[in-house]
Amino acid sequence: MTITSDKLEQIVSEVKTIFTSHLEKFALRKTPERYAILEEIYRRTDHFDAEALYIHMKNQNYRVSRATVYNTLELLVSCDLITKHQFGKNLAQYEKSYGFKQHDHLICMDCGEVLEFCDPRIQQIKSMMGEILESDIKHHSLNLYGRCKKVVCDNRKD
Amino acid sequence: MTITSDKLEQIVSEVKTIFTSHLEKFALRKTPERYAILEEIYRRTDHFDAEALYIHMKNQNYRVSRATVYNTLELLVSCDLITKHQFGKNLAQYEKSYGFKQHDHLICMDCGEVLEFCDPRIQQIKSMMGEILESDIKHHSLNLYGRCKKVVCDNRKD
DNA sequence: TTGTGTGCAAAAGCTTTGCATGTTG
DNA sequence: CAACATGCAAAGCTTTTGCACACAA
Repeated sequence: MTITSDKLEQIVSEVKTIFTSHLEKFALRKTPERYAILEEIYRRTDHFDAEALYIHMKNQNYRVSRATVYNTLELLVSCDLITKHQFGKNLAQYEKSYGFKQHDHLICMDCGEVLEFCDPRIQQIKSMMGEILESDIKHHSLNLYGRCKKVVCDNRKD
Repeated sequence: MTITSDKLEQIVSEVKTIFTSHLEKFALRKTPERYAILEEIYRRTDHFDAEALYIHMKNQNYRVSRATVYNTLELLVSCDLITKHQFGKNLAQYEKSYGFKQHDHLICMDCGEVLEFCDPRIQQIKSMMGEILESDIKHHSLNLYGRCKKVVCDNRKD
């Protein structure tokens, strides 16, 4: 998921535009906090939780409250600029979603590391189940839980 | 997921045996609370959360504590007699797993209803990703989120 | 008898809410 | 200037923990 600096600037610019459209469409206010949070997410973090984002902004001496962080995260989820995950624990994790390929997750049960992968079959399952169950499927979450043998657990955390 | 009464008795009997083996294997105590919780789960509930199970047992005047409920749920997960889910909310949901076909879930974003479905492709994805990422995949969770058009939302809850 | 498991209540951790204040439109 | 968004702290909910007691082995 590494991208060049130019590409990043372009993405940041694009998400801001998309966010602005969304705010305007629903007559919501364009506050500096909302843009700061969006930018922070797109510039720095990969998978993160609300508290980590809050702490991180505080550390940069940005004056923001947890309430605003939570509100804005929900807002960003609702306009598809970020996605929300629950990797088995009682803690919501978020991830930017614009400009990055759709993917699923493999979570290591030993070290908690999260790997991303893509498989086209999941799209087939989605559209097929949508038809069969006469349901309009908006999104999905596929998590595989395992113990990684080599690659990941070199970075064991516990 | 409807089964006959005879079949249920057989399953209850089998899970008890499996549970006993597990307890003995790890030198854990065969307490009446543990068996009561296991039986309660297999006889009555489908998807449920810890609090609902606790309340339900209390209502039957069974003396049990939340701590024991949580401990036992974890124990039952560890011996694969139940599975734990998080359907997007900050609340763990559980489900019996022995004697019932492996399946995934479609959650209605409107009414919260949970439908079960099976698709063999998910097994293929699991084993393929396991090989590629050199990871030993123990379990998975695939949730589709959508708005059901006909069937389910006749029972709309909100 | 020994120590694991339980009940109870308190604590912890994440998220939401209420209210006064600030700021966008 | 009116309404919405924010900051702060308190409250809410689910889950975990500490401690004394009970009971399985």
